[in-house]
Amino acid sequence: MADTAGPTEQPAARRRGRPHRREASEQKRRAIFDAAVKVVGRRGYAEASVARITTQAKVAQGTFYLYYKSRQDLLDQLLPALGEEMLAFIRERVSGVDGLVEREEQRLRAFFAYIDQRPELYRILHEAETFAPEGHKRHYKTIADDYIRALARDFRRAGMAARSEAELEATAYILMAARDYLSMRYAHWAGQGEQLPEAVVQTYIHIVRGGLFGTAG
Amino acid sequence: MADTAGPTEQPAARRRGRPHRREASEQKRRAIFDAAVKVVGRRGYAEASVARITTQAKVAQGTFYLYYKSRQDLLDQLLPALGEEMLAFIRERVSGVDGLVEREEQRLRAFFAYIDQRPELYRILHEAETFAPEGHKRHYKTIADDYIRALARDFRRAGMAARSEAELEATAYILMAARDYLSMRYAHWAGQGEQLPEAVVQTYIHIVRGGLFGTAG
Amino acid sequence: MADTAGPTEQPAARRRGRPHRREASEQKRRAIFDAAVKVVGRRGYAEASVARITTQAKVAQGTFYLYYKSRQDLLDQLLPALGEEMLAFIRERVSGVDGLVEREEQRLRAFFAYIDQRPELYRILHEAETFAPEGHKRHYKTIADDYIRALARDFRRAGMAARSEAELEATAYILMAARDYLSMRYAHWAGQGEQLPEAVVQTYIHIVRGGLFGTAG
Amino acid sequence: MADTAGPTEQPAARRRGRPHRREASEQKRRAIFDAAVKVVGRRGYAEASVARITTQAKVAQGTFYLYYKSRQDLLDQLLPALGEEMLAFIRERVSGVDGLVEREEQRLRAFFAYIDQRPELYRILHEAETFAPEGHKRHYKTIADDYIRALARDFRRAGMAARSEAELEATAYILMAARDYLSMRYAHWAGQGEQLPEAVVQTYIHIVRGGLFGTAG
DNA sequence: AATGAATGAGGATTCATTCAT
DNA sequence: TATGAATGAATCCTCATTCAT
Repeated sequence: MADTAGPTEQPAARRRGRPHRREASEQKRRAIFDAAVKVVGRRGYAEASVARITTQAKVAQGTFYLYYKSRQDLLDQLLPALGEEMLAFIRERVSGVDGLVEREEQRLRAFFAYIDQRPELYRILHEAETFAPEGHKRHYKTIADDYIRALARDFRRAGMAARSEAELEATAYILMAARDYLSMRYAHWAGQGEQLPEAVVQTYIHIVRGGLFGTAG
Repeated sequence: MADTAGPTEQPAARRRGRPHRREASEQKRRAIFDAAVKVVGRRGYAEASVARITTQAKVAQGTFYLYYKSRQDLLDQLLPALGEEMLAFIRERVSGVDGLVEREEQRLRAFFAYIDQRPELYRILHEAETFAPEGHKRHYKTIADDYIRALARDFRRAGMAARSEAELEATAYILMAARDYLSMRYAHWAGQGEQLPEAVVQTYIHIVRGGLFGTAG
Repeated sequence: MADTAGPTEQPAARRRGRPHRREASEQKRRAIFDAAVKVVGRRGYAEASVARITTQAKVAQGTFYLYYKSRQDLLDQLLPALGEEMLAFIRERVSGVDGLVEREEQRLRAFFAYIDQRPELYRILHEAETFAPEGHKRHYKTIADDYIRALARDFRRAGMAARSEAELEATAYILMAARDYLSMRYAHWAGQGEQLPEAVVQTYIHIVRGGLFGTAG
Repeated sequence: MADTAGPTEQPAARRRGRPHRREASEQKRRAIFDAAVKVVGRRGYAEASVARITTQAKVAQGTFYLYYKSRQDLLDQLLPALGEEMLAFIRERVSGVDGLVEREEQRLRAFFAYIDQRPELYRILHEAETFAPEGHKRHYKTIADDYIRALARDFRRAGMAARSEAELEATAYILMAARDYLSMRYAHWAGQGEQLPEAVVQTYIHIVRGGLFGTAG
């Protein structure tokens, strides 16, 4: 999924034969980007030196600067790109699911599924606050805005009392927080490939249902 | 408060006159530690070089290694120490409060109050995951354990059905998550001295009450 | 003046329409050369990278090496070309002036006039000693030779005792020196557009005519 | 001479045995400085990399930054130090010489003598305009001021008409120029150890005394 | 115990030049 | 002829750590 939607994607045309100049260039940019994702995912931003990234990408150090203005420039693009990929992934998995709580449950499961296949995201997401603060803030504001709109619509559809913008925002941050910390505890610490315990999902749903929509079951 | 409880504390005895050898040594260790808190709080772990810390502490660079095995060694002690301080602060504020929800509300308020007076904590807390991962994990496990015990007791006292260990743990992480993200949004981003909006507290309570203990209202 | 005499000059023929192969090529060479003059004049030799020169000239980096063997190759041509332009400019202004001292005065004024309209020359002239030493030496030897011939002729015409070659040469260097340092002090340091103070010209003439302690004048 | 007066000087005390910390430190600073003089003198500022300077000084690269804030910082100190050394040298040689013209002659000879024993000065003096422009300007302003005072006094003593400040300044720059260009032609180009031709000195004196076309002499 | 000088590896970035297109 | 992507060496500077004093 990510491989066809993300920045790793191969251009549909010319997948065989010598690529044109333009395409070859784009491939190299992507090679560097992907190398950075790998390096940051494995070692963290702090150890993602240009030397390491270019070695991983199998290009010369100087080549890096043909595609990115500076190390920071590339680092700043990591979260936006992966974040967008993740959002698209979740959106797709949630679309078509009916019911407020069910949708929220699906969001959590999709988040874990995404992290499972793109384990690099965890580090990028968490370290971005330190190493790419602007992008980090923007990322969360974007997701929060999405969430606020979705929640408002969900409440309306369910015929429930409207919440103020402030309440919706706080709710959005709490939900983002919950899935983030749960991913820390049950994905990151647990190690890759580890299953998300069903009891955790149930607890999450329980709180969402009881807290958000009143009648806990 | 923190100043009397934290590692900055002066020993009651011998506050005047030439301190004993042992005390003088302890003072120096603390001077370095406090300097590190200041530097990391202001500039982040990444820029907390030994040179900067020792300059701030007004000791020679070499002195650092008489008290800490390495830079990492000191960095690893930052979160445990501040975390303990914070926990003690919150515990004190919550003790004596009656009612489940009221205690939880008080926990949130105390957390914000602590961050407001010790703004360094935010950075240390967040960056520790990157720069002192062991300490970070231990920190959260400790708090989670505290939380699990407190929740179990609270549920028992309220005569509610017992939750499994797994459920309690997930709940604990969600609550820690919530206050963390709320502090990011409403303290860190808002700027120091900014008030925590009342609507945010109400939203938090609402979720806690409705979700955690069943009868939202 | 310089624009019609210098290397920037457009060929009289074919100023319109598609230029011949040969001319187009020559134009490109000149574009690169002029770009180099601009870049070196503004930023100095040290910052005159091939990238900057070609950007300024609006050609690709690789194109540079079709016209110049190396960066140094072009740099070496800067002073000879500008120097020739300058000499022609001064020669024209001095021609027709009668009188030894008057001619020398005119030379100084012409030098300042030239620098005023081609401010790049100052930098190129001064930095060439470091960055294009061969060209620099040749430049001064050429001017000195010119000077020696002119002085010999002037002395002869004035019916004065002949000077030895060695004396004439030393004299030439002193005169070149004087106008160079005066341009440093009263043009370069003073800023562009600044007038050459009349007292300076008078001092120069005074010395030329009667020496430091002479009473000529 | 320079070796006992310049920054290369050994402290009088403790020339034997293990030096004190303070002295050892000062020695190292000097070693780096002297290495820089050598490197810049031989290869020019542009090639005076920190690596080359520290290699020459036989210290590690990092050591450089214990003594100088940056490469530029050291480079900026080169001319002031050598310039001061040179001035002292000339002053000493001229002191005690009677007669206006005789003093001026002595100044020229001393300049050549200094350059002969400190050939590095030539490059440092000339390239400083490009690589340490502030120091270069200051250097010439200082010398010019010295010169202006000396000339005013000389004129006064000789009972000659006073010159305006502007005239004195222009004169000073012309004299500095003359000796500079003569050193270029008859020391730098000629190669080290080459004798200053007597005819050149005579020409200089001739011009000083009676101007170009005067009959003084 | 305390100092601070010394080290050298490792960091990001720029550059002249080459060469396949 | 013209392009511009690619290279990798060289640049300055910072740093954690060691160790003689």
